[in-house]
Amino acid sequence: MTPTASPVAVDMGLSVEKMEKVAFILKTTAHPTRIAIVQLLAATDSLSVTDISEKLNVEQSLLSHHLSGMKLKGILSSTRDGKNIYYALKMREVIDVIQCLAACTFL
Amino acid sequence: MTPTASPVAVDMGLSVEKMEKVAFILKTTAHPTRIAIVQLLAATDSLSVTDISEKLNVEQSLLSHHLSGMKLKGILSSTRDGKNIYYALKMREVIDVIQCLAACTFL
DNA sequence: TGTACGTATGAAAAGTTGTTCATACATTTG
DNA sequence: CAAATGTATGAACAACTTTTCATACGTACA
Repeated sequence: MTPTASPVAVDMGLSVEKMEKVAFILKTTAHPTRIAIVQLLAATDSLSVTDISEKLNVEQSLLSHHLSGMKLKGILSSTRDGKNIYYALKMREVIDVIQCLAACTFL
Repeated sequence: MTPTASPVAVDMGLSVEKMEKVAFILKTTAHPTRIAIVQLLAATDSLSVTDISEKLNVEQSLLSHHLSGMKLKGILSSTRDGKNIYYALKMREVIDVIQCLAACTFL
């Protein structure tokens, strides 16, 4: 009864497609720096790259890579104001996701 | 004001350590097959590897790797009964995390 | 216009994860 | 005990992700 090829197939509430999307968001968030970014922006509305870089003590270029990835995936948004670019949390649901786990006593 | 070396450091509610743990759990879950496993076990209490393999149409060895990883990280538990090994969801919080995102209208 | 500042980008290196395959181990049953 | 069944394991490889570094781009202001 060895299952052959073909990807995951289930008949549950969550479709394969939706599972892939959920996985995508989880993956996009699953990194300490990115979690810190979400936490920061959850509290502050919007911050420039320099602001974030200083608060999190993460090097500019690396941070920029994280930020643009998160933006690309719809988690953050950004707007330029002069020399600065301000990032904000767009998909606020990820706050809940993180809170949800952060609340676990065993962590 | 280029920040030098040293990892993320913040002074927010969530400690660096906790962020790492949250990231760890998110990463452990962030995969379509593993999300499917959680969904399945959320509904069924406990299932054998063969059960899961059939339902999800994932090959035995690959599934076993996923399952033992998830067990190692505390998300699942397992007990043997004869030839079979039954896996169950131990960290039930991950259900909420997934539900939380799955509920997003835009996904 | 040139210089400085803030941010992005791209390529290479490093690190991690997912997949496959072959094989081993445990338990049951003949 | 041998064979069959269910599951795990390890090594090799492929596919990603993260980090670094050098450099480019955009905006402001002298």
